[in-house]
Amino acid sequence: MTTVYEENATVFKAFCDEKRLRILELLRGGEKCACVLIDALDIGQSALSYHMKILVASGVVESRQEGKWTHYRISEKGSAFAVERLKQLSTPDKVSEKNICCNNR
Amino acid sequence: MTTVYEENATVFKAFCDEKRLRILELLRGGEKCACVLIDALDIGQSALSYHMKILVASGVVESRQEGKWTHYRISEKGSAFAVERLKQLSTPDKVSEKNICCNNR
DNA sequence: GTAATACATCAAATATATTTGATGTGAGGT
DNA sequence: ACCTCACATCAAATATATTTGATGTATTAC
Repeated sequence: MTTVYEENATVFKAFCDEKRLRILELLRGGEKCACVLIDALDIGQSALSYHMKILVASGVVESRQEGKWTHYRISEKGSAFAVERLKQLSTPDKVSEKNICCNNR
Repeated sequence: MTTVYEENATVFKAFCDEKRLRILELLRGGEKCACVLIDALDIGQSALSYHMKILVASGVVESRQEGKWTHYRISEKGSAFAVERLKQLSTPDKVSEKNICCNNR
């Protein structure tokens, strides 16, 4: 069973690693196939595959198979979801807000 | 020298770990001091301190000293920055968009 | 002053993430 | 069928993140 914490962590793992941020930057400029990313990033084929799996799992990137090539692109739906989720996670909940500190114990 | 990739990764590290997501959830409900977080999370004092350092470094959390207590709360400014940055990082750049693939080589 | 509390920091132990090289799989070309 | 190419997956090696326990520092209470 996966917790909501794990699910959210899965989404944001896309953005907490340098290599993946570089990949995202390339994908912002349009769909790319794996071999182009490998060339652009000076990274091993196996390592790229590993990072792409994490990016796809986050929902922020989607892949498309075309013959023997795999094309990756940013998912507008997945990105929008990530942004909304980030807002939720970082917005103080005014309703339930209650400041507790050692003094109150 | 820190790269822009490292800087961005620093921001989103706040959201890619289960423990930190739990801490953020608690802080959404209002400012908390460290000892309250330790109790609520069943985590060691040293481990909490480690995670709080990462959260503060991300800018999403800010701390306030009050006597011997340290209070942590969500930074609205920092959160807004993270949201904006996430939008940037995941928005396709229509202008420079150019789909390159193996076929085009 | 001494002692206790709250937290930060360090070093070592442990856990997790990432890279590397080898091998597997599926698509296409001959 | 056989071969090659593009990528996924596995296991081992390596690097990084996290936890633990010990110690340091600043604050408060006595």
